[in-house]
Amino acid sequence: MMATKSLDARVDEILKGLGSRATGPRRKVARLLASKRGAFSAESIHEELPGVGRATVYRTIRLLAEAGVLCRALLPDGSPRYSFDHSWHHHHLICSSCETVEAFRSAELERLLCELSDEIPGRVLGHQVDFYVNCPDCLKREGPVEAHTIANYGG
Amino acid sequence: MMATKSLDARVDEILKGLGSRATGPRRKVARLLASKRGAFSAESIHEELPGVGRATVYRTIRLLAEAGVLCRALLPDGSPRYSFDHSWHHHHLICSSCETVEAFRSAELERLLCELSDEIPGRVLGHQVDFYVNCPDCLKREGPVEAHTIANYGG
DNA sequence: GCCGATTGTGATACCGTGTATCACTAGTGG
DNA sequence: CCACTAGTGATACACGGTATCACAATCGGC
Repeated sequence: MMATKSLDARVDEILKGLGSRATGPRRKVARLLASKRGAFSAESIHEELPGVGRATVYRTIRLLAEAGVLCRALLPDGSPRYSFDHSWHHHHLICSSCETVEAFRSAELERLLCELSDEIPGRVLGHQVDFYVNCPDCLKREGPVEAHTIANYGG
Repeated sequence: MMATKSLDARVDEILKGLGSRATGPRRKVARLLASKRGAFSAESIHEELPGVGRATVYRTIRLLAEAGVLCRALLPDGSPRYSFDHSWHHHHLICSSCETVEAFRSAELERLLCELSDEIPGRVLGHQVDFYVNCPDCLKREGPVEAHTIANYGG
């Protein structure tokens, strides 16, 4: 009766690996996170877990994000969305219109970023690359839309 | 007596170009922004302009950012810093330790991002690329430092 | 130059995201 | 099973930013 290790057991491992205790609230948060497909706000997680305090939800999200279990994408207005990092290192396609967040991977991009890191003075800790888009669904629904958000998007 | 066009005149042009009025408060904000070298918070601008209301400072910053006159960099914790976009399109080197923001340009990176944009489904509006670093000064001052911020930096 | 339509301003109140505090609770190692 | 420590949840607070709204400044037409 353990062909696939239960999610709770995996979460316990992750938490132990962080030197943190595996507690009920943390398991609840992690379980909910892992069950979700897209990216979501900390607040929405809190709303779905009435038994868990707001502070604990935020603390747990931070813990998991620092551990790399969650990743964070920023909407054009800067508000963060979290998603379970099922896959490995990736960047994001963020729809300015419907705010959905998709994963995006490019080996070539990673290679170049890595090369550039060598040219940058100081020590590079990491990078953040996000594409702001109109997703195909929104284009279909609304036709080409103007971007009316912070524009230092650049080109 | 107009060998170099005054900053106010240039700002007026920019504002007109946006279909906005050139007003005293906006000129004050723009003038202060243009005089600064690094990146700064909206709040700090407000503090330096006691005569101008907080809402007006934020509105003006938004206006100029949307116009591409200002650009926005995000510290590892997500808090925004604004800088006057003297140069052309660039990305940022953000020191996790002292929070200074430096411009960074790479033609090769732009080329690749542009290529990738063609492969991305939907319409790409723009991108955000930031490198999180320990700047040379901080490395000298403190020695290699651990990053203890949100870690979806990736690699 | 003045005048009215319109845009912008500033005070205030509010929202969203997140952290500090602190009395209390629940894991954990012996 | 106990004691020690880490975690929890309520509350209060901080910060960045927006909505509202009465009032002021701007600007185009005359």
